[in-house]
Amino acid sequence: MAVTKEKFTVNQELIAQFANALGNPVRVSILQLLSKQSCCYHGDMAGELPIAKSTLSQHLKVLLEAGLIQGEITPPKTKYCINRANWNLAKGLLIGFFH
Amino acid sequence: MAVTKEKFTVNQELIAQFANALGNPVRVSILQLLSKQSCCYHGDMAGELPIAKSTLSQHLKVLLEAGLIQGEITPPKTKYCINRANWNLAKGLLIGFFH
DNA sequence: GATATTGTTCGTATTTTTACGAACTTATTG
DNA sequence: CAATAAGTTCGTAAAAATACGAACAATATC
Repeated sequence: MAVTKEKFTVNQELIAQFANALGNPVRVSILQLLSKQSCCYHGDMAGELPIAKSTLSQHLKVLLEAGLIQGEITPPKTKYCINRANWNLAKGLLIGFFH
Repeated sequence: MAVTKEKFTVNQELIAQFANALGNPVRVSILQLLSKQSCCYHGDMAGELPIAKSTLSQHLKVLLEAGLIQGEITPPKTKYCINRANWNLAKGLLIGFFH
């Protein structure tokens, strides 16, 4: 019977998802680094953040899954950038939210 | 030696805190209800949200602690409102973040 | 004074988040 | 081909988030 559980609107879910991605100071820092200099490598960020590199990878994955960043893998390096389309989407949703 | 652990800036911590409060669709819904009609009671919200009343109280507490709302207790009723000062602070921080 | 109404708090279970180091992968360099 | 460099993935531990119902508190009403 597929009780399409639509407890919340798409808008509400999206706002929550993006906000959740921003809900951690490490991830805020990462995004600030990326938006300052368009793109950068894992290692560049690892040097500036007080966490283990594996933890950094985890946070980057969260941001990737939220759609806020994108990664270009050229082993052994990985270059991360802001995903501008979704960045602007998030910006618009949050500005709309605060009306 | 008090290694004042200032791993992140106040700005980063504040953004993360406010974003974290917004990082759940229930709380997004609550804030949307409150900003639509200035204030409302626990019961009004409980009627609109697909969660138990105890869970609603929990989410309201999170929003209170984040400073985004304020509550006026007149037992057995409690009236909740947006905390405009902090709402605007959050708005400014997030808009600034997305620059 | 017993009941009803409106919320909060408590206890608890489940899931998710955050963090770390060790081990692994992939290319580059000696 | 061994060693190095740059990241990811895995295993795991500890803490926080989410949800619920039962019990409790405080006032208003019968």
